[in-house]
Amino acid sequence: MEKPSVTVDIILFTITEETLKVLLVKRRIEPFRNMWALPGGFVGMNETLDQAAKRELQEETGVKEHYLEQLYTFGEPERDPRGRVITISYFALINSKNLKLKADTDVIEAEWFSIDNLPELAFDHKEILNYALERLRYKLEYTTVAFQLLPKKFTLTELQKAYEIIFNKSLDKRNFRKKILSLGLIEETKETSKGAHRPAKLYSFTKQHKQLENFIKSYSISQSK
Amino acid sequence: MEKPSVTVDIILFTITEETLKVLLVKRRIEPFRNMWALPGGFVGMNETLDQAAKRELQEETGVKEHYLEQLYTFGEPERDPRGRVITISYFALINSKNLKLKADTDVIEAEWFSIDNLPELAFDHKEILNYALERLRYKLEYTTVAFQLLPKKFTLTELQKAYEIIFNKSLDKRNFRKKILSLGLIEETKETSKGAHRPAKLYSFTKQHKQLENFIKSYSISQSK
DNA sequence: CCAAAAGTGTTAGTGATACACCCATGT
DNA sequence: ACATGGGTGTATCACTAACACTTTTGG
Repeated sequence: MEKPSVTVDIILFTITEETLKVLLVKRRIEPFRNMWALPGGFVGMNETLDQAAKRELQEETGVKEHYLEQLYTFGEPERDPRGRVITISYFALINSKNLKLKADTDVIEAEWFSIDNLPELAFDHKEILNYALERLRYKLEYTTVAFQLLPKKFTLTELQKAYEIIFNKSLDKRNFRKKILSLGLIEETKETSKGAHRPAKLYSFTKQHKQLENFIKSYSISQSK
Repeated sequence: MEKPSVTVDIILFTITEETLKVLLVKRRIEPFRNMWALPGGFVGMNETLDQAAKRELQEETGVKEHYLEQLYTFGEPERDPRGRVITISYFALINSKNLKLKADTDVIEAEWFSIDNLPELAFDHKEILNYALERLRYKLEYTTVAFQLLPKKFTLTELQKAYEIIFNKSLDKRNFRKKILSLGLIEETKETSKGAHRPAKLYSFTKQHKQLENFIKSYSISQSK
């Protein structure tokens, strides 16, 4: 019996230069040669879908640590001109301090694009990206994923900026701090930031946060008995 | 190149006899012969994933109208002993008035099971079902999916019961009514229920509700340009 | 000393919760 | 007339949103 091909595509977000960015790679083969596309590739016969996504991501960025979560599966019969290809999309976040792009990627041309200055994308990748964006904004409201975009120690202003960049609107400083601190997810460190002006306290995640994060992840794929 | 097989599995919920039920079918072939499993089957080469789910569901229940939404894609290499099978799971709701089970299903033995009295399930279907249940409860909190389990016209008590059954806890009648009515999603009809006691007003969804529902659905697969 | 970012409290409004009795109908 | 489910209002509490000035540092 004829079978469809199965791939994973990854939408990897980060924040740099006060902008939300997504990683794209340039296609070197037809179809859509020389166009930009989401990183991804075929699922191996002996790896899980999560593993496939992780592997592809590492091949592109050389980075191992990141938040990764399955997003949605796209399977329109005509989405790839070469034939039936079903793709499981994954949503990933990384903090800009972690990323040393192109470590392993001499072969592949990969680049960060600001999400409000995107090139034309191959296949239905524009649609997939839009969906990922909605999901990112949506998840921000009820989870702590934004923390994934920050380094281990960060200032409250940095955290607030991350929210503002993703929601694309400004937030009230006092209310933001009140709320974040009341959640008990982060705690002061003894360190402070250095810079031109008044130093800011650095915060880090509490153990509670780690627990919550794991809870949210495990929530995605429930344990059975 | 070797390819995995791709299937869809459907978790169809309904409420009857004041219980949340799920539709299962009995397997007639190995592996797991004579065990109960989620309805589903292979994705055709020329249908979308949604179409495949709809088709399978109709083959099992003979019913066309139902809420259907993609849930999660499971792809552990060992989940099917016959070889690599990736399954895209779908989450479906139907109201018990609509269902005339086994219309088309003389060949397949299909049955409703109360979710707190389930048989052992084939493959990883227990895990998939658990995930669907979590999602159902979760979605109930911020969407109007519960309405899909009710007939077009319904009493507030029926609606409340649906919530109580799914959450498995009792709710305050006055608060429930206040909240539901304040949402403006339902409106009174001129009809009332008949029965042994005081007749209850029947309600139906407003246009607003339809809009919200469509919004939520389209939210799942965003439009691109 | 000044520019720039850090830090901090109060008030008003809105939504959530807890709670108990009367009403309309069929038998 | 009574049993059964239908229907209603108020008070408290918690959370959200709006809003402006002082503090600390480097240059």
